[in-house]
Amino acid sequence: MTDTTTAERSHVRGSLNRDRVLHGALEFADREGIEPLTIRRLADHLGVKPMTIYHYVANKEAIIDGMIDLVFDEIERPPADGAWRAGIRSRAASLREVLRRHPWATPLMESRTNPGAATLGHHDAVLACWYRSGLPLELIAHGLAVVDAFVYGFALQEAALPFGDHQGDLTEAAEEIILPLPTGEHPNLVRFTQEHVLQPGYDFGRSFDFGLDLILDGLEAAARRDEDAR
Amino acid sequence: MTDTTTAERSHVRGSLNRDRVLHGALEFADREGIEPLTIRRLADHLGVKPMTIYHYVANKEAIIDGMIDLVFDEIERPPADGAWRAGIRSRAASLREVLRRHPWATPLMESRTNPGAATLGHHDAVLACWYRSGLPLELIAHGLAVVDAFVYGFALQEAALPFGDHQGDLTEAAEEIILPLPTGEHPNLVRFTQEHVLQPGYDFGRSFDFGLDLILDGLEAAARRDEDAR
DNA sequence: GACACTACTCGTACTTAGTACGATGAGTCA
DNA sequence: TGACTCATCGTACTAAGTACGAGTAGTGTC
Repeated sequence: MTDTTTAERSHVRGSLNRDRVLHGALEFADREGIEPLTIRRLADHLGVKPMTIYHYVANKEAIIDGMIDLVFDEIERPPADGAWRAGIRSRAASLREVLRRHPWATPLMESRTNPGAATLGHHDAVLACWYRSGLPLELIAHGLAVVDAFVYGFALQEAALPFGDHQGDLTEAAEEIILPLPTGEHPNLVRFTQEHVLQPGYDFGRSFDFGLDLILDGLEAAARRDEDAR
Repeated sequence: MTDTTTAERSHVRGSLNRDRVLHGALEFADREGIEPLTIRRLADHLGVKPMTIYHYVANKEAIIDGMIDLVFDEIERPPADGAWRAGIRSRAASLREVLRRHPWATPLMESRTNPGAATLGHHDAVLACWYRSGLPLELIAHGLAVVDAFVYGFALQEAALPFGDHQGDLTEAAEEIILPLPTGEHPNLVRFTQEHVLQPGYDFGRSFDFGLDLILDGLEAAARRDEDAR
Protein backbone atom coordinates (compact mmCIF):
# COMPACT_ATOMS: atom_id res chain seq x y z
CA MET A 1 0.00 0.00 0.00
CA THR A 2 2.44 2.62 1.16
CA ASP A 3 4.72 2.13 -1.79
CA THR A 4 8.25 1.54 -0.73
CA THR A 5 10.27 3.16 -3.47
CA THR A 6 13.84 2.03 -3.31
CA ALA A 7 14.62 5.58 -4.38
CA GLU A 8 15.96 7.38 -1.36
CA ARG A 9 19.35 5.66 -1.59
CA SER A 10 21.28 8.53 -3.12
CA HIS A 11 24.53 6.84 -2.18
CA VAL A 12 24.56 3.49 -3.91
CA ARG A 13 27.63 2.45 -2.04
CA GLY A 14 25.74 0.82 0.77
CA SER A 15 24.10 -2.47 -0.03
CA LEU A 16 21.90 -2.28 3.02
CA ASN A 17 19.11 0.07 3.93
CA ARG A 18 16.30 0.31 6.41
CA ASP A 19 13.96 -1.45 4.06
CA ARG A 20 16.20 -4.41 3.57
CA VAL A 21 16.74 -4.66 7.30
CA LEU A 22 13.02 -4.76 7.96
CA HIS A 23 12.18 -7.16 5.17
CA GLY A 24 15.05 -9.37 6.21
CA ALA A 25 13.77 -9.40 9.76
CA LEU A 26 10.27 -10.22 8.51
CA GLU A 27 11.53 -13.15 6.46
CA PHE A 28 13.58 -14.39 9.33
CA ALA A 29 10.71 -14.20 11.80
CA ASP A 30 8.37 -15.93 9.37
CA ARG A 31 10.78 -18.77 8.99
CA GLU A 32 12.16 -19.08 12.51
CA GLY A 33 9.82 -17.21 14.79
CA ILE A 34 10.32 -13.94 16.59
CA GLU A 35 12.20 -15.22 19.60
CA PRO A 36 15.10 -16.57 17.59
CA LEU A 37 15.29 -13.21 15.84
CA THR A 38 18.41 -11.62 17.28
CA ILE A 39 20.52 -8.83 15.91
CA ARG A 40 23.37 -11.21 15.35
CA ARG A 41 21.32 -13.76 13.47
CA LEU A 42 19.60 -11.05 11.49
CA ALA A 43 23.02 -9.72 10.56
CA ASP A 44 24.04 -13.16 9.33
CA HIS A 45 20.82 -13.43 7.38
CA LEU A 46 21.58 -10.08 5.76
CA GLY A 47 25.22 -10.91 5.16
CA VAL A 48 26.59 -8.14 7.35
CA LYS A 49 28.01 -7.76 10.83
CA PRO A 50 25.72 -6.98 13.75
CA MET A 51 26.66 -3.36 14.26
CA THR A 52 26.00 -2.49 10.66
CA ILE A 53 22.30 -2.83 11.32
CA TYR A 54 22.39 0.01 13.81
CA HIS A 55 23.21 2.38 11.05
CA TYR A 56 19.65 1.99 9.79
CA VAL A 57 17.56 1.45 12.90
CA ALA A 58 17.80 2.88 16.37
CA ASN A 59 17.50 -0.44 18.16
CA LYS A 60 15.72 -3.75 18.15
CA GLU A 61 12.43 -2.24 19.26
CA ALA A 62 12.45 -0.04 16.18
CA ILE A 63 12.92 -3.12 14.04
CA ILE A 64 9.86 -4.72 15.59
CA ASP A 65 7.88 -1.53 15.12
CA GLY A 66 8.90 -1.53 11.49
CA MET A 67 8.05 -5.19 11.03
CA ILE A 68 4.57 -4.69 12.43
CA ASP A 69 4.05 -1.76 10.11
CA LEU A 70 5.05 -3.99 7.19
CA VAL A 71 2.50 -6.52 8.33
CA PHE A 72 -0.23 -3.89 8.51
CA ASP A 73 0.76 -2.84 5.06
CA GLU A 74 -0.03 -6.30 3.75
CA ILE A 75 -3.60 -6.25 4.98
CA GLU A 76 -6.15 -5.49 2.30
CA ARG A 77 -8.04 -2.35 3.25
CA PRO A 78 -11.79 -2.10 2.82
CA PRO A 79 -12.51 -0.36 -0.49
CA ALA A 80 -13.59 3.26 -0.20
CA ASP A 81 -17.05 2.41 -1.51
CA GLY A 82 -19.38 -0.55 -1.70
CA ALA A 83 -21.37 -2.31 0.98
CA TRP A 84 -19.87 -1.95 4.44
CA ARG A 85 -20.48 -5.56 5.30
CA ALA A 86 -18.52 -6.81 2.32
CA GLY A 87 -15.72 -4.39 3.11
CA ILE A 88 -15.46 -5.41 6.74
CA ARG A 89 -15.74 -9.04 5.81
CA SER A 90 -12.99 -9.08 3.23
CA ARG A 91 -10.71 -6.99 5.40
CA ALA A 92 -11.23 -9.42 8.27
CA ALA A 93 -10.45 -12.36 6.01
CA SER A 94 -7.35 -10.60 4.75
CA LEU A 95 -6.20 -9.81 8.26
CA ARG A 96 -6.53 -13.44 9.16
CA GLU A 97 -4.55 -14.55 6.12
CA VAL A 98 -1.81 -12.07 6.83
CA LEU A 99 -1.62 -13.24 10.44
CA ARG A 100 -1.33 -16.78 9.18
CA ARG A 101 1.70 -15.79 7.17
CA HIS A 102 3.16 -13.98 10.17
CA PRO A 103 1.95 -15.87 13.22
CA TRP A 104 4.50 -14.23 15.50
CA ALA A 105 2.87 -10.86 14.80
CA THR A 106 -0.57 -11.45 16.28
CA PRO A 107 0.18 -10.53 19.89
CA LEU A 108 2.08 -7.45 18.77
CA MET A 109 -0.36 -5.91 16.31
CA GLU A 110 -2.27 -3.82 18.82
CA SER A 111 0.30 -3.40 21.52
CA ARG A 112 3.01 -1.31 19.92
CA THR A 113 3.03 2.26 21.11
CA ASN A 114 4.79 3.58 18.03
CA PRO A 115 2.38 2.94 15.18
CA GLY A 116 3.80 3.46 11.72
CA ALA A 117 2.20 5.05 8.69
CA ALA A 118 0.72 1.83 7.33
CA THR A 119 -0.73 0.97 10.71
CA LEU A 120 -2.45 4.32 11.05
CA GLY A 121 -3.57 4.31 7.44
CA HIS A 122 -5.03 0.86 7.81
CA HIS A 123 -7.00 1.73 10.91
CA ASP A 124 -8.24 4.90 9.32
CA ALA A 125 -9.49 3.01 6.28
CA VAL A 126 -11.25 0.45 8.44
CA LEU A 127 -12.92 3.18 10.44
CA ALA A 128 -14.00 4.87 7.22
CA CYS A 129 -15.79 1.70 6.21
CA TRP A 130 -17.53 1.40 9.56
CA TYR A 131 -18.60 5.03 9.40
CA ARG A 132 -19.99 4.46 5.93
CA SER A 133 -22.24 1.77 7.33
CA GLY A 134 -24.44 4.42 8.87
CA LEU A 135 -24.72 2.31 12.01
CA PRO A 136 -25.13 4.26 15.22
CA LEU A 137 -21.80 5.15 16.75
CA GLU A 138 -22.27 2.80 19.68
CA LEU A 139 -22.78 -0.12 17.31
CA ILE A 140 -19.82 0.88 15.22
CA ALA A 141 -17.63 0.81 18.28
CA HIS A 142 -18.99 -2.57 19.29
CA GLY A 143 -18.59 -3.95 15.78
CA LEU A 144 -15.04 -2.73 15.54
CA ALA A 145 -14.10 -4.24 18.87
CA VAL A 146 -15.89 -7.54 18.36
CA VAL A 147 -14.74 -8.24 14.82
CA ASP A 148 -11.13 -7.41 15.61
CA ALA A 149 -11.20 -9.36 18.84
CA PHE A 150 -12.52 -12.36 16.96
CA VAL A 151 -9.95 -12.18 14.19
CA TYR A 152 -7.00 -11.63 16.51
CA GLY A 153 -8.16 -14.32 18.88
CA PHE A 154 -8.72 -16.73 16.04
CA ALA A 155 -5.28 -16.00 14.68
CA LEU A 156 -3.83 -16.58 18.12
CA GLN A 157 -5.42 -19.99 18.23
CA GLU A 158 -4.37 -20.85 14.71
CA ALA A 159 -0.83 -19.84 15.54
CA ALA A 160 -0.91 -22.29 18.44
CA LEU A 161 -1.81 -25.20 16.20
CA PRO A 162 1.16 -27.42 15.41
CA PHE A 163 2.70 -25.55 12.53
CA GLY A 164 1.95 -25.66 8.92
CA ASP A 165 -1.60 -26.72 9.67
CA HIS A 166 -0.79 -29.57 7.37
CA GLN A 167 -3.05 -32.23 8.75
CA GLY A 168 -0.26 -34.62 9.69
CA ASP A 169 1.37 -32.39 12.28
CA LEU A 170 -1.89 -31.73 14.03
CA THR A 171 -2.84 -35.38 14.10
CA GLU A 172 0.53 -36.24 15.49
CA ALA A 173 0.42 -33.57 18.16
CA ALA A 174 -3.09 -34.49 19.22
CA GLU A 175 -2.06 -38.09 19.54
CA GLU A 176 1.04 -37.18 21.48
CA ILE A 177 -0.47 -34.73 23.91
CA ILE A 178 -4.05 -35.74 24.49
CA LEU A 179 -4.29 -39.46 24.07
CA PRO A 180 -1.46 -40.48 26.42
CA LEU A 181 -3.11 -38.67 29.34
CA PRO A 182 -3.76 -40.60 32.54
CA THR A 183 -6.57 -42.92 31.56
CA GLY A 184 -10.03 -41.63 32.19
CA GLU A 185 -8.98 -38.33 33.72
CA HIS A 186 -10.01 -36.07 30.87
CA PRO A 187 -12.82 -37.91 29.16
CA ASN A 188 -14.16 -34.93 27.26
CA LEU A 189 -10.77 -33.91 25.97
CA VAL A 190 -10.13 -37.41 24.72
CA ARG A 191 -13.61 -37.74 23.28
CA PHE A 192 -13.42 -34.44 21.43
CA THR A 193 -10.00 -35.28 20.08
CA GLN A 194 -11.10 -38.66 18.83
CA GLU A 195 -14.51 -37.88 17.44
CA HIS A 196 -13.65 -34.51 15.99
CA VAL A 197 -10.03 -33.40 15.80
CA LEU A 198 -8.72 -36.70 14.53
CA GLN A 199 -11.50 -37.17 11.99
CA PRO A 200 -10.39 -37.02 8.36
CA GLY A 201 -11.05 -33.64 6.84
CA TYR A 202 -10.96 -31.83 10.18
CA ASP A 203 -10.11 -28.18 9.67
CA PHE A 204 -10.01 -25.72 12.51
CA GLY A 205 -10.08 -22.88 10.03
CA ARG A 206 -13.66 -23.62 9.04
CA SER A 207 -14.81 -21.98 12.23
CA PHE A 208 -13.48 -18.69 10.97
CA ASP A 209 -16.11 -18.08 8.32
CA PHE A 210 -18.75 -19.41 10.63
CA GLY A 211 -17.80 -17.00 13.40
CA LEU A 212 -17.29 -14.02 11.18
CA ASP A 213 -20.70 -14.40 9.54
CA LEU A 214 -22.29 -15.05 12.88
CA ILE A 215 -20.91 -11.75 14.17
CA LEU A 216 -21.84 -9.77 11.08
CA ASP A 217 -25.34 -11.24 11.10
CA GLY A 218 -25.67 -10.28 14.72
CA LEU A 219 -24.55 -6.74 14.02
CA GLU A 220 -27.04 -6.31 11.22
CA ALA A 221 -29.79 -7.69 13.42
CA ALA A 222 -28.82 -5.25 16.16
CA ALA A 223 -28.86 -2.42 13.64
CA ARG A 224 -32.35 -3.40 12.53
CA ARG A 225 -33.57 -3.57 16.11
CA ASP A 226 -32.03 -0.20 16.75
CA GLU A 227 -33.75 1.28 13.74
CA ASP A 228 -37.12 -0.17 14.66
CA ALA A 229 -36.78 1.27 18.11
CA ARG A 230 -36.84 4.88 16.96
CA MET B 1 -9.12 -25.54 41.75
CA THR B 2 -6.24 -27.96 41.94
CA ASP B 3 -5.64 -27.37 45.61
CA THR B 4 -2.09 -26.46 46.30
CA THR B 5 -1.46 -27.98 49.68
CA THR B 6 1.73 -26.66 51.16
CA ALA B 7 2.13 -30.19 52.45
CA GLU B 8 4.73 -31.90 50.37
CA ARG B 9 7.54 -29.98 52.07
CA SER B 10 8.70 -32.70 54.40
CA HIS B 11 11.93 -30.83 54.97
CA VAL B 12 11.06 -27.48 56.42
CA ARG B 13 14.60 -26.28 56.18
CA GLY B 14 14.20 -24.76 52.76
CA SER B 15 12.25 -21.54 52.62
CA LEU B 16 11.64 -21.89 48.92
CA ASN B 17 9.70 -24.42 46.93
CA ARG B 18 8.31 -24.81 43.45
CA ASP B 19 5.06 -23.22 44.47
CA ARG B 20 6.69 -20.14 45.87
CA VAL B 21 8.82 -19.81 42.76
CA LEU B 22 5.78 -19.92 40.50
CA HIS B 23 3.65 -17.60 42.61
CA GLY B 24 6.56 -15.21 42.93
CA ALA B 25 7.00 -15.22 39.18
CA LEU B 26 3.28 -14.61 38.73
CA GLU B 27 3.33 -11.64 41.08
CA PHE B 28 6.37 -10.25 39.40
CA ALA B 29 4.90 -10.58 35.91
CA ASP B 30 1.64 -9.01 37.02
CA ARG B 31 3.47 -6.05 38.41
CA GLU B 32 6.26 -5.60 35.87
CA GLY B 33 5.27 -7.59 32.80
CA ILE B 34 6.72 -10.80 31.47
CA GLU B 35 9.67 -9.35 29.58
CA PRO B 36 11.28 -7.88 32.67
CA LEU B 37 10.86 -11.24 34.36
CA THR B 38 14.37 -12.65 34.48
CA ILE B 39 15.78 -15.35 36.68
CA ARG B 40 17.97 -12.80 38.39
CA ARG B 41 15.15 -10.39 39.13
CA LEU B 42 12.88 -13.21 40.19
CA ALA B 43 15.60 -14.35 42.57
CA ASP B 44 15.77 -10.87 44.07
CA HIS B 45 12.00 -10.82 44.37
CA LEU B 46 12.15 -14.13 46.21
CA GLY B 47 15.07 -13.10 48.37
CA VAL B 48 17.44 -15.75 47.05
CA LYS B 49 20.28 -16.02 44.58
CA PRO B 50 19.58 -16.91 40.94
CA MET B 51 20.86 -20.46 40.96
CA THR B 52 18.71 -21.40 43.91
CA ILE B 53 15.69 -21.26 41.66
CA TYR B 54 17.02 -24.06 39.52
CA HIS B 55 16.65 -26.42 42.40
CA TYR B 56 12.89 -26.24 41.94
CA VAL B 57 12.38 -25.80 38.20
CA ALA B 58 14.23 -27.18 35.23
CA ASN B 59 14.58 -23.86 33.45
CA LYS B 60 12.79 -20.64 32.62
CA GLU B 61 10.44 -22.33 30.17
CA ALA B 62 9.22 -24.56 32.96
CA ILE B 63 8.51 -21.48 35.05
CA ILE B 64 6.38 -20.04 32.29
CA ASP B 65 4.57 -23.34 31.86
CA GLY B 66 3.86 -23.33 35.57
CA MET B 67 2.69 -19.73 35.55
CA ILE B 68 0.24 -20.42 32.76
CA ASP B 69 -1.09 -23.39 34.64
CA LEU B 70 -1.63 -21.16 37.66
CA VAL B 71 -3.55 -18.76 35.47
CA PHE B 72 -5.75 -21.54 34.13
CA ASP B 73 -6.35 -22.57 37.69
CA GLU B 74 -7.84 -19.17 38.45
CA ILE B 75 -10.47 -19.43 35.76
CA GLU B 76 -13.88 -20.38 37.02
CA ARG B 77 -14.98 -23.61 35.36
CA PRO B 78 -18.49 -24.07 34.09
CA PRO B 79 -20.51 -25.91 36.75
CA ALA B 80 -21.15 -29.57 36.07
CA ASP B 81 -24.86 -28.96 35.66
CA GLY B 82 -27.21 -26.13 34.78
CA ALA B 83 -27.90 -24.47 31.44
CA TRP B 84 -24.98 -24.69 29.03
CA ARG B 85 -25.35 -21.11 27.93
CA ALA B 86 -24.98 -19.78 31.46
CA GLY B 87 -22.00 -22.02 32.04
CA ILE B 88 -20.21 -20.94 28.89
CA ARG B 89 -21.08 -17.34 29.55
CA SER B 90 -19.78 -17.17 33.09
CA ARG B 91 -16.66 -19.10 32.18
CA ALA B 92 -15.98 -16.66 29.35
CA ALA B 93 -16.47 -13.71 31.70
CA SER B 94 -14.16 -15.30 34.23
CA LEU B 95 -11.52 -15.98 31.61
CA ARG B 96 -11.63 -12.36 30.61
CA GLU B 97 -11.28 -11.17 34.19
CA VAL B 98 -8.36 -13.48 34.81
CA LEU B 99 -6.67 -12.26 31.66
CA ARG B 100 -7.16 -8.72 32.86
CA ARG B 101 -5.30 -9.55 36.03
CA HIS B 102 -2.55 -11.25 34.01
CA PRO B 103 -2.39 -9.39 30.71
CA TRP B 104 1.01 -10.85 29.84
CA ALA B 105 -0.57 -14.30 29.79
CA THR B 106 -3.02 -13.90 26.93
CA PRO B 107 -0.69 -14.73 24.05
CA LEU B 108 0.69 -17.71 25.93
CA MET B 109 -2.48 -19.43 27.07
CA GLU B 110 -2.96 -21.57 24.00
CA SER B 111 0.56 -21.80 22.73
CA ARG B 112 2.39 -23.78 25.40
CA THR B 113 3.13 -27.32 24.40
CA ASN B 114 3.42 -28.57 27.97
CA PRO B 115 -0.05 -28.09 29.44
CA GLY B 116 -0.29 -28.58 33.19
CA ALA B 117 -2.98 -30.32 35.19
CA ALA B 118 -5.09 -27.20 35.71
CA THR B 119 -4.93 -26.38 32.01
CA LEU B 120 -6.12 -29.83 30.99
CA GLY B 121 -8.74 -29.93 33.71
CA HIS B 122 -10.06 -26.56 32.68
CA HIS B 123 -10.39 -27.50 29.04
CA ASP B 124 -12.01 -30.76 29.97
CA ALA B 125 -14.61 -29.00 32.11
CA VAL B 126 -15.35 -26.51 29.33
CA LEU B 127 -15.79 -29.32 26.84
CA ALA B 128 -18.09 -31.10 29.26
CA CYS B 129 -20.33 -28.05 29.32
CA TRP B 130 -20.40 -27.83 25.54
CA TYR B 131 -21.22 -31.50 25.25
CA ARG B 132 -24.05 -31.07 27.72
CA SER B 133 -25.60 -28.50 25.43
CA GLY B 134 -26.71 -31.25 23.12
CA LEU B 135 -25.68 -29.13 20.14
CA PRO B 136 -24.49 -31.05 17.12
CA LEU B 137 -20.77 -31.71 17.27
CA GLU B 138 -20.04 -29.37 14.39
CA LEU B 139 -21.73 -26.51 16.23
CA ILE B 140 -19.95 -27.36 19.45
CA ALA B 141 -16.62 -27.11 17.69
CA HIS B 142 -17.58 -23.80 16.14
CA GLY B 143 -18.89 -22.46 19.43
CA LEU B 144 -15.75 -23.47 21.25
CA ALA B 145 -13.51 -21.85 18.68
CA VAL B 146 -15.53 -18.68 18.28
CA VAL B 147 -16.11 -17.96 21.95
CA ASP B 148 -12.49 -18.56 22.87
CA ALA B 149 -11.24 -16.57 19.91
CA PHE B 150 -13.42 -13.69 20.96
CA VAL B 151 -12.36 -13.74 24.60
CA TYR B 152 -8.66 -14.09 23.86
CA GLY B 153 -8.79 -11.43 21.18
CA PHE B 154 -10.70 -9.11 23.43
CA ALA B 155 -8.19 -9.66 26.19
CA LEU B 156 -5.40 -8.95 23.76
CA GLN B 157 -6.96 -5.63 22.91
CA GLU B 158 -7.65 -4.76 26.51
CA ALA B 159 -4.05 -5.54 27.36
CA ALA B 160 -2.99 -3.07 24.70
CA LEU B 161 -4.95 -0.24 26.27
CA PRO B 162 -2.79 2.14 28.27
CA PHE B 163 -2.61 0.32 31.54
CA GLY B 164 -4.91 0.28 34.44
CA ASP B 165 -7.79 1.25 32.16
CA HIS B 166 -8.25 4.07 34.57
CA GLN B 167 -9.81 6.60 32.28
CA GLY B 168 -7.03 9.15 32.67
CA ASP B 169 -4.30 7.07 31.10
CA LEU B 170 -6.39 6.24 28.09
CA THR B 171 -7.41 9.82 27.55
CA GLU B 172 -3.83 10.92 27.79
CA ALA B 173 -2.59 8.26 25.40
CA ALA B 174 -5.31 9.00 22.86
CA GLU B 175 -4.45 12.65 22.98
CA GLU B 176 -0.75 11.98 22.65
CA ILE B 177 -0.88 9.46 19.85
CA ILE B 178 -3.88 10.27 17.70
CA LEU B 179 -4.49 13.97 17.93
CA PRO B 180 -0.97 15.18 17.07
CA LEU B 181 -1.02 13.31 13.75
CA PRO B 182 -0.29 15.24 10.57
CA THR B 183 -3.38 17.38 10.16
CA GLY B 184 -6.11 15.89 8.08
CA GLU B 185 -4.31 12.69 7.22
CA HIS B 186 -6.34 10.33 9.36
CA PRO B 187 -9.74 11.98 9.58
CA ASN B 188 -11.60 8.89 10.73
CA LEU B 189 -9.09 8.05 13.41
CA VAL B 190 -9.28 11.56 14.77
CA ARG B 191 -13.05 11.67 14.49
CA PHE B 192 -13.52 8.36 16.27
CA THR B 193 -11.13 9.40 19.00
CA GLN B 194 -12.87 12.67 19.58
CA GLU B 195 -16.48 11.68 19.31
CA HIS B 196 -16.17 8.33 21.02
CA VAL B 197 -12.97 7.44 22.85
CA LEU B 198 -12.57 10.80 24.51
CA GLN B 199 -16.21 11.06 25.55
CA PRO B 200 -16.83 10.93 29.28
CA GLY B 201 -17.89 7.48 30.39
CA TYR B 202 -16.20 5.75 27.47
CA ASP B 203 -15.46 2.16 28.36
CA PHE B 204 -13.96 -0.25 25.89
CA GLY B 205 -14.96 -3.14 28.11
CA ARG B 206 -18.65 -2.62 27.41
CA SER B 207 -18.16 -4.27 24.05
CA PHE B 208 -17.34 -7.51 25.81
CA ASP B 209 -20.82 -8.32 27.02
CA PHE B 210 -22.23 -7.12 23.74
CA GLY B 211 -19.99 -9.41 21.73
CA LEU B 212 -20.37 -12.39 23.99
CA ASP B 213 -24.16 -12.24 23.93
CA LEU B 214 -24.13 -11.66 20.21
CA ILE B 215 -22.12 -14.83 19.72
CA LEU B 216 -24.22 -16.91 22.10
CA ASP B 217 -27.44 -15.65 20.49
CA GLY B 218 -26.03 -16.58 17.11
CA LEU B 219 -25.15 -20.05 18.29
CA GLU B 220 -28.60 -20.66 19.70
CA ALA B 221 -30.15 -19.42 16.49
CA ALA B 222 -27.91 -21.75 14.50
CA ALA B 223 -28.90 -24.62 16.77
CA ARG B 224 -32.58 -23.87 16.19
CA ARG B 225 -32.08 -23.72 12.43
CA ASP B 226 -30.23 -27.00 12.60
CA GLU B 227 -33.02 -28.63 14.54
CA ASP B 228 -35.70 -27.36 12.20
CA ALA B 229 -33.76 -28.71 9.26
CA ARG B 230 -34.13 -32.35 10.29
C1' DG C 1 28.49 -36.65 70.87
C1' DA C 2 30.94 -37.54 66.33
C1' DC C 3 30.02 -38.54 61.67
C1' DA C 4 28.34 -39.22 57.37
C1' DC C 5 24.36 -38.03 54.56
C1' DT C 6 21.09 -35.23 52.32
C1' DA C 7 18.71 -31.21 50.83
C1' DC C 8 19.20 -26.73 49.88
C1' DT C 9 21.76 -22.69 48.72
C1' DC C 10 24.96 -20.21 46.27
C1' DG C 11 29.76 -18.59 43.92
C1' DT C 12 31.93 -18.82 39.72
C1' DA C 13 32.06 -18.78 35.07
C1' DC C 14 30.67 -19.73 30.30
C1' DT C 15 27.56 -18.53 26.37
C1' DT C 16 24.55 -15.59 23.94
C1' DA C 17 22.11 -11.17 23.78
C1' DG C 18 21.85 -5.82 22.86
C1' DT C 19 24.46 -2.14 21.78
C1' DA C 20 28.01 2.10 22.88
C1' DC C 21 32.19 3.83 20.97
C1' DG C 22 35.28 4.67 17.86
C1' DA C 23 38.35 2.91 13.96
C1' DT C 24 38.67 1.74 9.06
C1' DG C 25 38.27 2.22 4.47
C1' DA C 26 35.91 3.34 0.15
C1' DG C 27 34.04 6.62 -2.55
C1' DT C 28 33.31 11.93 -3.64
C1' DC C 29 34.33 16.49 -4.55
C1' DA C 30 37.25 20.52 -4.53
C1' DT D 1 45.81 14.87 -4.07
C1' DG D 2 43.80 15.65 0.14
C1' DA D 3 39.81 16.53 3.09
C1' DC D 4 35.39 14.92 3.97
C1' DT D 5 31.42 11.72 4.30
C1' DC D 6 29.20 7.66 5.06
C1' DA D 7 28.69 2.66 5.41
C1' DT D 8 30.75 -1.00 7.71
C1' DC D 9 32.69 -3.30 11.32
C1' DG D 10 36.06 -4.61 15.60
C1' DT D 11 36.12 -4.37 20.30
C1' DA D 12 34.15 -4.49 24.49
C1' DC D 13 30.72 -3.69 28.17
C1' DT D 14 26.37 -5.12 30.40
C1' DA D 15 22.75 -8.28 31.20
C1' DA D 16 20.63 -12.65 30.49
C1' DG D 17 20.22 -18.19 31.08
C1' DT D 18 22.30 -21.72 33.27
C1' DA D 19 26.20 -25.73 33.94
C1' DC D 20 29.18 -27.21 37.52
C1' DG D 21 30.50 -27.97 41.72
C1' DA D 22 31.46 -26.13 46.48
C1' DG D 23 29.66 -24.86 50.93
C1' DT D 24 26.47 -25.61 54.80
C1' DA D 25 22.91 -26.67 57.94
C1' DG D 26 19.99 -29.94 59.60
C1' DT D 27 19.05 -35.15 60.35
C1' DG D 28 19.51 -39.77 61.56
C1' DT D 29 22.97 -43.43 63.10
C1' DC D 30 26.10 -45.53 65.96
